[in-house]
Amino acid sequence: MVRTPSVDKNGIKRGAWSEEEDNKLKAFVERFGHPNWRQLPKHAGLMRCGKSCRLRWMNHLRPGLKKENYSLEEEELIIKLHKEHGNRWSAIAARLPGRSDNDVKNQWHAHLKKRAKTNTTSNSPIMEQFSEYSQSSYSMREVPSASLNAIDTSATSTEVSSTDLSDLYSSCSLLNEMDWIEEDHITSMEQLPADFFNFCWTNPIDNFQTEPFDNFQTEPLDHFWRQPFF
DNA sequence: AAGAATTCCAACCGCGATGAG
DNA sequence: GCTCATCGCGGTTGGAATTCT
Repeated sequence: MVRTPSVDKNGIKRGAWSEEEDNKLKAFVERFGHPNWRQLPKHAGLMRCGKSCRLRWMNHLRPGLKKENYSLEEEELIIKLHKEHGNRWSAIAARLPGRSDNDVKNQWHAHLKKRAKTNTTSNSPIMEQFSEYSQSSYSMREVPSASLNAIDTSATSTEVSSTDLSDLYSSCSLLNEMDWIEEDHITSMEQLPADFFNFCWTNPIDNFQTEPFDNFQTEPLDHFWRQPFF
């Protein structure tokens, strides 16, 4: 999933970054900062253009970046912010601690665009209820993706397959208390008890990392950056 | 099993904004 | 005000991994 490394006619390396290059860049930026990306690769001993170094740092190496999959809260937030800001990915990413603009953009194109479109076509009251919950500060992490697929399915139609509903209920620890429900008789999301949704949302949100990314100190080294590279 | 199609992440490209001289 | 260098953003592409036929 990465571009094949190559060297162009000017001796500038392109394509995927090696671990050694990552280590060089990371060590250098952590020590000296990055007041001049264009000069940085020369000083750091990297055969890359400054732009490439900046991108690598911003999207993969800087402290605080999250590597794990997006949570539902994050996905819902992206959808919400995209409605407000459009394709202003840097503005959206600024509201998502630990995520880069490129990452958010990829997530949007890969997963969220379709879902957002589907959601906007929904007139289902139960989806409105979900939308309302999504604005709140509660977590839906307890609801696995299979369940959410069921909800997605219901966005354009209130009909839900029995398989989806089965997933929905079997995934929920509340199931044992819901044995009075005859699954076979449920054909619509509308028939799901409010208690079920309440349960899904009553788990407090996980703590996002809120520290600034650049929480490390770097000394001003203007004189260093003005030095010509030999 | 194998080739085709699709997915999706990392990286590149081009352009506008900004600031220094 | 003009030019040039640099940065940062958003759109696009390359290609390995995965899924489908």
